[in-house]
Amino acid sequence: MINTTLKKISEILGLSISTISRALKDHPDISDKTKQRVVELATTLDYEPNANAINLRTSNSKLFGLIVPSISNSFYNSFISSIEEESRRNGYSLMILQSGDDPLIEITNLKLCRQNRITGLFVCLSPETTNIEPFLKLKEIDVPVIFFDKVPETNNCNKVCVADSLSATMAANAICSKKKKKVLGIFGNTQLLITKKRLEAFCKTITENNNKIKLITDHASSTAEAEVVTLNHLKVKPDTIFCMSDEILLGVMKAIQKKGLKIPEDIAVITISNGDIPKLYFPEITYVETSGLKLGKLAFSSMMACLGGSTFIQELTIESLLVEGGSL
Amino acid sequence: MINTTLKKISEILGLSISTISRALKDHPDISDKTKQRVVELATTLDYEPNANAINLRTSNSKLFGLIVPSISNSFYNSFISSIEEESRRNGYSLMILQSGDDPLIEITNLKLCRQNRITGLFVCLSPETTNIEPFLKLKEIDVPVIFFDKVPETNNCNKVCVADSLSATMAANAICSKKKKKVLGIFGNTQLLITKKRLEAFCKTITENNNKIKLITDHASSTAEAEVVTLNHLKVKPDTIFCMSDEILLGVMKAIQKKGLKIPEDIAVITISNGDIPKLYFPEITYVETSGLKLGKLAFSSMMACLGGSTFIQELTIESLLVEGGSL
DNA sequence: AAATTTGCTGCAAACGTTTGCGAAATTGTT
DNA sequence: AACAATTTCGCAAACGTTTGCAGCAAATTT
Repeated sequence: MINTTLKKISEILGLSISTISRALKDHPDISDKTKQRVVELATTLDYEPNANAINLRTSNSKLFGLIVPSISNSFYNSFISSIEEESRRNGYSLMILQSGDDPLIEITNLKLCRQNRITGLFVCLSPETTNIEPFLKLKEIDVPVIFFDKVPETNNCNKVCVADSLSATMAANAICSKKKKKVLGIFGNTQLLITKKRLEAFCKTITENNNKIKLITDHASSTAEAEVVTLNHLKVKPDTIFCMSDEILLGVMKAIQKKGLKIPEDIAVITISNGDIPKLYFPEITYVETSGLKLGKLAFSSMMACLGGSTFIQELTIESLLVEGGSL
Repeated sequence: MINTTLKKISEILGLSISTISRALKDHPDISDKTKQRVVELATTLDYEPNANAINLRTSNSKLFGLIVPSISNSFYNSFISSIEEESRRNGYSLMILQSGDDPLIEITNLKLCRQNRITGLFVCLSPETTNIEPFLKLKEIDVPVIFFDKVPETNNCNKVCVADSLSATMAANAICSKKKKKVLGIFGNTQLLITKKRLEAFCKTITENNNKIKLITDHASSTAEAEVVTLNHLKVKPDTIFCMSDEILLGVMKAIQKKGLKIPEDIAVITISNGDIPKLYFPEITYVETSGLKLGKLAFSSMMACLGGSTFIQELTIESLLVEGGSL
């Protein structure tokens, strides 16, 4: 049994293909009687229009591409969720591709998007990607590209980001206002722009605001590493630990549990996060929120603006928000 | 600037469309010289074949659909990841749709899949879905459907599952072998087949194996609820808590942290999990692994078998595995 | 009764490919 | 030099839609 087509319906009903097509989309040219007959038969035959044929004919795929390093990540996850939802709401489909931090796969994924004639692309670059030319080429064929989170440094493209510097500053301020004396800040891969920004802003704010605070910073590229780093520094007794990301927080928390320290009595903790991980602990960890959901909404509206004809290139940022747990 | 097509290339080169088409796919009919000219121009023009046209012509979309209640879930996440990877490896694209536990959206998603003429479908039913007819209809048009995790109870369809009963039994056995006296088992939504199976197997094994164990069971449909349930039962001092899922574990752990109990001295914990969450704590939580990754591989190979012509309907199960943390 | 309007429907081209078949150009064989 | 074989290429149909245009019958107006 093969798929139902307009042709098949037209043959059964003795009408032309165009009449069927129009009837199914409630075109005023077609009489109600005919419409009813057509719709009835179409539903009993489980007719579903062939998206490929439509896209080919109308050259409007109503399809967005989304390229991301990994989908198993709480932040990207909520971002994707929100894009997915908005897309469906607006009659678009979404093709989600993960590049696993491999620039080659990233290019393959980009090709796939092009081949499917996507209407627009959301992309979060993998850390290793240096050449963004292939992405910018999409703009030449009028396909808007919205970079999110890990964005290129050049400014000839649309970007939506979390407020990296600001959120680090907010965390630093929160710490300062609590009269802490010795702060350990743990950051991720220093090659990444996001790390540079957060590191710089954090250190700057801490030292400016309160020169009595002793600041220690260290780096870890994975959860496991963050655990080790924390254990090492626990010997010099910091009273507060700042984590740059969820990944770091996970390592830190494991170390704290291992040492049997009580939060916040023995040590205070604050992090920058999407919000899922901090709520897993008791007391809940105080965090500066960088919401994937909000970022998704922002990215989507930015996309719609582009599709609506806006050629204004902008770099947007979602505001951060301090969410108080009991850890600081 | 519009997309490059075979026609455009053919006009520039003064060759026919068919020659271009053949040249690009290294057809033996075409001379090397011509091939070279064509390929060269194609790359400089950034030619990408129009997937819609190809699908329409060949009626082979090389596209899989994947419908899941939610993508922000550690288990589904790893499942999706693995399907995504396998698909890419095998030259397929993947359309990921989440239905948010809403049967209506689920049907919409199914429609979308049909409209895009997917080659095969992976689907995890939302808990509320009762009518699986629409899914089975796909088989009439030769589109294989692989149900995973939350599968229908009828047996006229392909299913891949984690070993629900077995994994609960394994957890129960692990508990029994540790000479525990009073076990609290917390389970999820009892409407779900998965809950019923795990509950039944767990209770059966515990009571059979060791009639000196006191068994308490309770239910919670969310993490927050699991926390409350745990807090209540902590008063009657169980020495072990069994969690049916990650969701439950999260609530339980929060409660344990709140009470300041030490694991495993004050209380032992064991869970059934994909493995991500149990590793977040110290000591790491002992769990019976139900791997989304493995399930993905299994589902994919099952799909490939169907596409290869196998009409043998099977219900497959991945074996479970006890992963020892320090919590039991 | 002729002319005009209105309501309904069909024709045919186009979207970008693939592919069976036939034809022309080139090469090789006697 | 005549013919066969081979290499290289083009024609045209088909996949399932959409849509501008034209056609035709019935209803309405002169």
